[in-house]
Amino acid sequence: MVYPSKLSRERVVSAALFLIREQGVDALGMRAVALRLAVRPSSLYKHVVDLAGLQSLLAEHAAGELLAAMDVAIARAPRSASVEAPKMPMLFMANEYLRFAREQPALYAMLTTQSSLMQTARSTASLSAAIPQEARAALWQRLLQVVGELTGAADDTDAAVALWAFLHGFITLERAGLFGSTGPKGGFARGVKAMAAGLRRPASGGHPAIDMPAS
Amino acid sequence: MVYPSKLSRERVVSAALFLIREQGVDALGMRAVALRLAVRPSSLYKHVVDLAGLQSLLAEHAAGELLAAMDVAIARAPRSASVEAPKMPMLFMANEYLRFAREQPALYAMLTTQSSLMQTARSTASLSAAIPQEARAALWQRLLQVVGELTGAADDTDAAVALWAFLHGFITLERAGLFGSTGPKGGFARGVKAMAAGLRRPASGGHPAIDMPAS
DNA sequence: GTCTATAAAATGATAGAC
DNA sequence: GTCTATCATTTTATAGAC
Repeated sequence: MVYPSKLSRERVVSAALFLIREQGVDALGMRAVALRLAVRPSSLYKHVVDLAGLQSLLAEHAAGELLAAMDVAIARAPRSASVEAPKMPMLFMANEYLRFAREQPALYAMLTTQSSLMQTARSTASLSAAIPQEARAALWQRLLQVVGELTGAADDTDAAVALWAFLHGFITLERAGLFGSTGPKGGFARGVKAMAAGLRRPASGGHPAIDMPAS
Repeated sequence: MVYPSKLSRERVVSAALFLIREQGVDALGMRAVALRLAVRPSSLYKHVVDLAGLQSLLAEHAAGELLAAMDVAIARAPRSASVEAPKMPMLFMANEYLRFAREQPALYAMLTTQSSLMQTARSTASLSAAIPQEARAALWQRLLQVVGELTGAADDTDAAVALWAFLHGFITLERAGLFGSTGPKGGFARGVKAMAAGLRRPASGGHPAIDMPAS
């Protein structure tokens, strides 16, 4: 062989991970990845379908990492006989979610940015590479389960959506620098506690209906 | 005059607003705006500093619109003697925030995307155009005020941050299509109610401290 | 204040030699 | 499986004529 193998799909993905970790999501590109591997851009196309395909692989990796981190954190939540006990897994999960997003902002961004690629769709052939969403589905299942422990309902979609929205929103605003110079202070803990307290009972029971304008 | 005036700053901004409304945020560019005005791209630079400068103008416009819409909604909140009364302005504000973001997604996006321009900074001269953030500051003040009515604390930054994070997060996730095919269902109303109930008392009073891992 | 013309720079992706 | 070479496209922004 004249040109010995330097690459593999793992090496390409790994290089892309280092790239976004150090330079941010916007730095991700075939050229930048190739440069980092000391390889010509065209060589990458033997291991990855597309730029969109590469992004899908990164998103799946991100989902797996986040899920693993969350599982560790949830397992560490103390289980006592206290009335506050059912809150614990949720609190630990929320804290880990924030920690992950703060420590690996670019990786976290891949998780949520990626779906906008469905609308980009310059190439039709790369759609097959965007299909595998196993890890992300598992992530959602874990969220549902932990929130279910809190509210007492098995498939409390609404409650899970509400908590997820808060977590993701806090991270997004913080990262965009929209909290101002003072910083978010205790806003995260405050929101998590409010959710823990306010989501306890499913919508059907509990408080009387509040007059709300139509959504 | 050989070349009669066709443009003004307002007309440029107006064209840009129509553009993002119909084609989305990513379609915003000097070329696209010029095309829409039947004018050469270079002509725009007589009325707008930069692309970044134009984006700043759009963001400021967006903040003004959102603030006005929120004020109308807040004014419509019923004021009764009920225990639930203090929640009302917040509920109405939250609903209007969602409605605005859904009806004018691109305009809402300008509000939050723009600050990332501080990091772009290809041109140093355009920084002066990014300074005016009056409307956005006013928006934050209104949020603080309404949340203050709810919790009873005058400058309850943490509570305002928590609510804002939920609102923005829900909108972001919904728009990214991350809620899946089932849709968010009642997740928004559920979250707002949880916040309304859980934020009632400032962090200092109320519930005993919950053991949380370090943030 | 608008125009023509052009600079300067990125990017993703492909064909074909080896 | 990597290489060279190149295409095709897009973009912001400026200089100078009118």
